[in-house]
Amino acid sequence: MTKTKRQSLKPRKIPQQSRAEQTVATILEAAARVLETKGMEGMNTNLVAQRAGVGVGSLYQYFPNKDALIVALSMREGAVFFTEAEGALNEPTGQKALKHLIAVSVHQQLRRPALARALDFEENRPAIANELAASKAAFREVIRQILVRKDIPPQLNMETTTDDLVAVLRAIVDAAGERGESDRGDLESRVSRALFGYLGIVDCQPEKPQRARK
Amino acid sequence: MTKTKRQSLKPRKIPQQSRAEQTVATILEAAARVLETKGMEGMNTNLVAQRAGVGVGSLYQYFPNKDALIVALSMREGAVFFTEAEGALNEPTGQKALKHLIAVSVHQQLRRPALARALDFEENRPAIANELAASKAAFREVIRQILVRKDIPPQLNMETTTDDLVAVLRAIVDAAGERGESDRGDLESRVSRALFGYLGIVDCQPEKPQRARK
Amino acid sequence: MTKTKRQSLKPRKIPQQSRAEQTVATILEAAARVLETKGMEGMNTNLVAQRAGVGVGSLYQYFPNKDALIVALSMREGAVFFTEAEGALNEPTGQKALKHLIAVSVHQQLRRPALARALDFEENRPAIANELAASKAAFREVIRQILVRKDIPPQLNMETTTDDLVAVLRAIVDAAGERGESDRGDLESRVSRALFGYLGIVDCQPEKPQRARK
Amino acid sequence: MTKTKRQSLKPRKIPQQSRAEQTVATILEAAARVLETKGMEGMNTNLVAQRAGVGVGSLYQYFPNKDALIVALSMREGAVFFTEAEGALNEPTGQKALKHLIAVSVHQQLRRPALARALDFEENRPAIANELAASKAAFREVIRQILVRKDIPPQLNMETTTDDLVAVLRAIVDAAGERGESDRGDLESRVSRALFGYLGIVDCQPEKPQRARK
DNA sequence: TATGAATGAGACTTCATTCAT
DNA sequence: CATGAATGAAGTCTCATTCAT
Repeated sequence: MTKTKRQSLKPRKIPQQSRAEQTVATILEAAARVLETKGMEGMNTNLVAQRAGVGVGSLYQYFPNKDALIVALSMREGAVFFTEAEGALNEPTGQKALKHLIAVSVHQQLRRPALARALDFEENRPAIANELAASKAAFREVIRQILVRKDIPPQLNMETTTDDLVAVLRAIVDAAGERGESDRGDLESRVSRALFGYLGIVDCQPEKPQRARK
Repeated sequence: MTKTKRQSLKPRKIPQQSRAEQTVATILEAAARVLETKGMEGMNTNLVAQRAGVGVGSLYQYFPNKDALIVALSMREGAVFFTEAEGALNEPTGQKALKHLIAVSVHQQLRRPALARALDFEENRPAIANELAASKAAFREVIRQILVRKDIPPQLNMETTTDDLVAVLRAIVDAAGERGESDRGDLESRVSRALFGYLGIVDCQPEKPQRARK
Repeated sequence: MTKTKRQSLKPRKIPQQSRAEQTVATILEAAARVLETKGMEGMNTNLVAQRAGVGVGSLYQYFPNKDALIVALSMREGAVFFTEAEGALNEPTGQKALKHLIAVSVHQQLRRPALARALDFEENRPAIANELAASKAAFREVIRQILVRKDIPPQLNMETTTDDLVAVLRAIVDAAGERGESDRGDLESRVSRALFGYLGIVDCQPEKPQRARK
Repeated sequence: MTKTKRQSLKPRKIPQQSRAEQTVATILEAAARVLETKGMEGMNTNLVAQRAGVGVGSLYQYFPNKDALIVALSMREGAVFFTEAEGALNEPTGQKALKHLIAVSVHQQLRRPALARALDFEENRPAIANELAASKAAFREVIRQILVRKDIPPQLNMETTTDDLVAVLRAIVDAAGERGESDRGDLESRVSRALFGYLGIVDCQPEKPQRARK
């Protein structure tokens, strides 16, 4: 490359006027919509700018490059999600916390399934994963805190387990999104079965409430 | 033009001379290696041809376009896998069949993890998924046949279940590949737990071999 | 930047077919003409390609980037020049060698003054100077060999002297080019005076060998 | 548009309030520093404004376009220099005047070598050279006045000679700047040799003043 | 059939300049 | 007057694909 100084993917400038804040929001939403509609293949900065009703220059005023846009979008989506996810830590038991987490994830993914799926994918590209490391770490920390609860069987390798849980969660929910599912209850139940199974939480008499023993 | 006429993705010709067959194989392997090394980002037809030691023209002789190349590669990888996977149907019980399937999948993915992951992703792109529908259907049929065995709890929606199983399988194994894992046993066990859990197969005394009761 | 791997400025590929050789030559000549006409400001790869009657792609097939094109052009011009310049070493005396060098330089610069001037400037840009280091070194070596001749006063710092000689040579000839001069004899004489003066070669009876006074 | 309407390059307004004067000075100094640091390549109006701590808008308040900024900078640097250079005319002899001029030039160039070099180059761009014609003429007039002194050999073409002197002067001093030299004495001596040589001022017994022969 | 040179649409990005606040 | 957000023309470069040899 001729002029390829590696640039930060962080937003270029913090908007100082409310007009700018609006512009940034508009651009992000436009990006989201393009991503939903045409996927990463069909997304390009000119199109995003056009759809946002601004010049390309404006886009580059706030995002140093295309990837930074994706990162920002990921973060925007992640922010809401993370706040809700943290609520899981208030649950009394590990299992309830996990259910909470699942519910939140399912909810998040089902709100804008196409977008969520597209981002899920992009987030794995090294260039981007790198930028998102912090957010990702925060989310994983939540999981870790759940896993150490008393009612969750101890896991040999926390790292691996965390990765796996996230992967499975995403996999099922993404697949659901792809099929256009919208029944949250069913989806949550399926995810739960997989995750609980993975964790070795055997629920021998799950469905039928037992009558009191003599 | 970059992406103009929609063309068939099927290989342009079935090579009938062994020389041609050899060429196709060479190209495919080159594509595989490029995919492994540089990911989809870094893969391009010129590079693949060069690495294969043929002119780009030759590549286009056998593959009408880039996607066709990916499809063919997917199929090549899928073929071996599918044969082994079919073996699962010979297992006496559903659970054993599932274990068999898992073992085969894990084995497959761990052979060339980077390639497998890259393909997993590409296979979801609509243009490609479409072409791969048949192979995918065949694989899913195997799963279906396993799921109807007596020792597997009946599933409400076969379609969904199948999708989910595949998704979870891939998710965990891909994550493992990404981390560079290579312990097949551990990986199989984790996948099993998730899948069996998902299917509602509770295994109340799984790990510790019980001592004979008096 | 996102994709800015620093690329070599060396030509990308050696043309293997004579058609390609022709293309490269055409592109270079087009670049030369654009440079002459519009200067570096007005030169851009699209224009060069258009003027050469080829697609931009072809340009980038042989030159990884714009700078590489400049470098190649510099080298093309330098090659002829250098061969002639080396001839100076065959001159019997240092002063004659220097005159030879001056004559050659003047000749070179006056052939395509605008081009020569434009290149002179570009060659100082660090990115390019770097690539041209070898050629430059070779030329300076010629000068060095001249400077150590017996009839040239010893110089304190060879490096500096060499630089200065080249700088002065260029400066005067470029200025002449800018004014549209074409009288080689006069130009050579002016340059000689400056260079010989710089070197401390006093030529008390320069032009007409005086006959002994009575 | 990038380069559309040809506009006057003169500063848009003569600042009459000291605040404005201050702003202009700040902008010019910022431009100087950017030019020194990043060269013309890396200089752009937004950056200059930012470095000056003003909005781009303000920059355009005082300079109708980028070139006007360069011109103004050139003039700022030239002004000091010119005043000092005029002092040469007070010298008793032409040769002393020339030495004076050389000393002043060397001094000027060595104060901010990077800036001086960058400007030297820019000043040759036609768009700018045009605006600077007046200043340049004034400087050349000084040289002309020196050249007609009795102790300077008559020159055939005053124009050419003047150009050449300036070119040589610049060439050597720029080269020195590029190498990071800082020994003014040595530099002045080298320049003198070249210029005096060019003018045909032979200094047959330069160093040791010979005693009169019998 | 094989080759690889040629193509050009289109993606990304920059930066001089304008203008509403 | 100052500001800085917005603009978009223009330039650089890539890569899937074609086609003459």
